[in-house]
Amino acid sequence: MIPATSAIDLGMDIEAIREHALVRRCKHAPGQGVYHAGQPFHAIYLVHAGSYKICELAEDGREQVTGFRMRGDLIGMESIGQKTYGSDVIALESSEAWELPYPAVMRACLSAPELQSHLTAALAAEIRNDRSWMLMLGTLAAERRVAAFLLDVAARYARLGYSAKHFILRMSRIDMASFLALKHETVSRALSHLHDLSYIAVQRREVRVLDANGLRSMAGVSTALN
Amino acid sequence: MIPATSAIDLGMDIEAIREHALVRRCKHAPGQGVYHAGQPFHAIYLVHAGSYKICELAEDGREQVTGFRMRGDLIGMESIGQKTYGSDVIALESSEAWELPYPAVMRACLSAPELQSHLTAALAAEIRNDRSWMLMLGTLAAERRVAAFLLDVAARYARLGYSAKHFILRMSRIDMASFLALKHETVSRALSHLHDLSYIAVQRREVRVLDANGLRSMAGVSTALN
DNA sequence: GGGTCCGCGTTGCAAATCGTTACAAACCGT
DNA sequence: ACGGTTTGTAACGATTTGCAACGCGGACCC
Repeated sequence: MIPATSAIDLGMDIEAIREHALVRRCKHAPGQGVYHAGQPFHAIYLVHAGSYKICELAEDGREQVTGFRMRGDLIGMESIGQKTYGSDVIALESSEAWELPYPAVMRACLSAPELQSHLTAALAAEIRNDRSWMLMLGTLAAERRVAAFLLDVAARYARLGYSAKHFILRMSRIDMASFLALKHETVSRALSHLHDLSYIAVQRREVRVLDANGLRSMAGVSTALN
Repeated sequence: MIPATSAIDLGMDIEAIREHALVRRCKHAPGQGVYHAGQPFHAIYLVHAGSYKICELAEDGREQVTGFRMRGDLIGMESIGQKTYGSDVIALESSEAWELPYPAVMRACLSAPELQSHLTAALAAEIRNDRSWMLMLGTLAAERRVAAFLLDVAARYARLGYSAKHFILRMSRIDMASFLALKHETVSRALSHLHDLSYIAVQRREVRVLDANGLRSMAGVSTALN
């Protein structure tokens, strides 16, 4: 199974939260952070529009993109139960995230028990998602990682009702490379090679999937994708 | 910060769960599984003795160790909210895990709200832990990964009251290599080199830490370790 | 007790992948 | 149109892998 980042549909759960606190709509310009490492934890966020990257930071300056989030994804859950964040979340384009103050979420969980189980399920899904990528990173060579990444992006666009065969990558080669534990030149080479194989047509950030089965056989998965 | 796998202390929370269901003590022989991919989800487990490895499996046979668990660690939380497991958990030695039936855990959470927040915190800690390893795997070269791994093992032994300077690795070189996204020969060579540098003394699975600061500078962290 | 077998760990050498460096072209916002 | 950023390409080199051989040690059998 291709890793598919949790897009838990909180749907009308949001209404339960609204009864307990104001749900702010936070807009972010490209490059702007939702929150930064070191700030105290007070809220989780639901992505409403645009896309974000999750960056893990080390004290010595090392940096690792650990995921990308788009509409329907929850952000910041990993900080629950901690005083401060250990990661940065940065908008890749003009984006909007809804701020769900955590005390209000907890209160809403008490009155609406199914919200509690949705939240727990979302946390569990986040773990499964991370583990899927660890499997991918640990077992696939560079080119196959890039193929798996493209299939994941395609599947996520498809779930949002967009085309899975033609899309625009929202992140730079550098961010892709960081996430895939590669260098951006290697990502470039892999994309060019997939192009040469006619699995995709790629020009800068625009991608067309020409042979999804080719990509799938390369990524070692058999995910549904039209 | 060195990744330190969540050792959430459920302490007397266990008592709250016992009121709702029998907590079975499950013993496992080396190589035996706690559960396997594909089985229906019904319980989480608290490691009481010994150690386990968590294995992620792909349909095409690829396999990735995503972590090791010892006394005090929770297992199986990632499967909450799913019908079936997607990973294997296998004992590395003679081990014991306490089975906490999930319906009972949920009922106990309703009557003891602090148990609910402990569980949520444990899930969040699991995510942070995975992300720390993704940072490590994505940014450190082979030898530095091995150094970071040894420091993590040492810190975890220390938290259980054992020596952080002299311990026995419970997993094979192959399992270590899988977790660190390397080949077992590379792990062997890295350990030998750390030995040559006099940072450690290693003989098969027995490790003595001679120069923790040397290891730390190599791993790029400044974790406390006596 | 002794012998054998098999898995695990180590090491050397050859090969390949990926990273590094360098440079040029395309694109972006001003 | 301009400078800065992003992306693509190529040659080179380093790290990591693959392969093979060997040693060790525990398990099992006789």
